[in-house]
Amino acid sequence: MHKLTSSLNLQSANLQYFRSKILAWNRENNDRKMPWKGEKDPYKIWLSEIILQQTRVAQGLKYYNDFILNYPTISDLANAPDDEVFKKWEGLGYYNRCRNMIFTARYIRDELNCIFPITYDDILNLKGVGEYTAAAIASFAYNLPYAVVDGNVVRVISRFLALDKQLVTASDKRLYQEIANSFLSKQKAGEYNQAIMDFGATVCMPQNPTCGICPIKRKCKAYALDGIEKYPPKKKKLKLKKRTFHYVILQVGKSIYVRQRNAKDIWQSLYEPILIEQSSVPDWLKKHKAVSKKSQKLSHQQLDIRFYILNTPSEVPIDIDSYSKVSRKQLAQKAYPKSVYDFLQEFKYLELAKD
DNA sequence: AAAGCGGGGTT
DNA sequence: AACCCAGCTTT
Repeated sequence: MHKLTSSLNLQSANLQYFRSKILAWNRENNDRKMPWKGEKDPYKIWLSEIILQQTRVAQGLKYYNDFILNYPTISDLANAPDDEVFKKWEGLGYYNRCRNMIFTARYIRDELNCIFPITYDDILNLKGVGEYTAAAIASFAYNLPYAVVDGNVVRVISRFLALDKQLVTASDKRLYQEIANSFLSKQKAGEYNQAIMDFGATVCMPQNPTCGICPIKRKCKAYALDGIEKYPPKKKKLKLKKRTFHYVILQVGKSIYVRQRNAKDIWQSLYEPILIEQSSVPDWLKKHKAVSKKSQKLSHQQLDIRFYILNTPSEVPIDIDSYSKVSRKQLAQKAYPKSVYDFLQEFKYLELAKD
């Protein structure tokens, strides 16, 4: 190939070594089992990949099983009400994924007659599907020769080549994609992509990789340099924005007031009680004691959350037109941020009142 | 190019 | 407390 290949010393002998060792490891030593493995239905592959974006397999597993059970085909998912789908996604995080998933299911139902796209470019055009996910679906479902570049692949390549780069800029992305393409087995694209990700997850792990049993350590440059832990370089940690939420549970009879979050902010599409966001306690709330306090750390924000229970609307001197009174039965069917869900659960708001 | 977007497991 | 996970979209 060209400059890139030679500067990184990617001779075909090394490419072949890497490729064949990874495939052999996969056949002989990879006992990782996941329900979507070997799956050929592009709908199920797509669903698993959306759920697994920035999410550990162990965490996504039960969500995948639940979605497949309730929505066995893409039309089942497309026909489901938004709130019902979000309730199943609740707790998984990055809720834009869920919104895009619903949009794409309906797009495929309405525009593609429920037929999942079959080319890489058409798959890539789906909302919520980027290069990684498109390559995963194209290779797993159709064995098309597109190399996946996810966190596992970046780590394995960075170490094998002692490549001192994170995946930050578009240039980094092109570099890793090109290297991954050259390593890819074009004939066994699906098998190879699955293999390298399993390898990264179970052998070449982020911390304490098991180099002793690694099938490619003989040519691994980071291993030779005794610098496995230096590759890939650490991401710079962003400092957390601090926010304080005062949630007022305004009870009227068996109902409380909630609304759906629609602003361009965290937790879009999820429901919440009456929110006052300010660092200090509002004067009118000072005579009430917070019945619960929670601290929640997001990837980019540190939330200090306090809950108050009030019983009459006149005690709440703010505009609550955007909220509606919702019964216990209806509350149980909506999706909430983790901290709000935990509160509602602890204080029995999600149980049906039996009287 | 950089920022925004969750929640959890592991060490 | 640090690190990072089968990343994508918007600004």
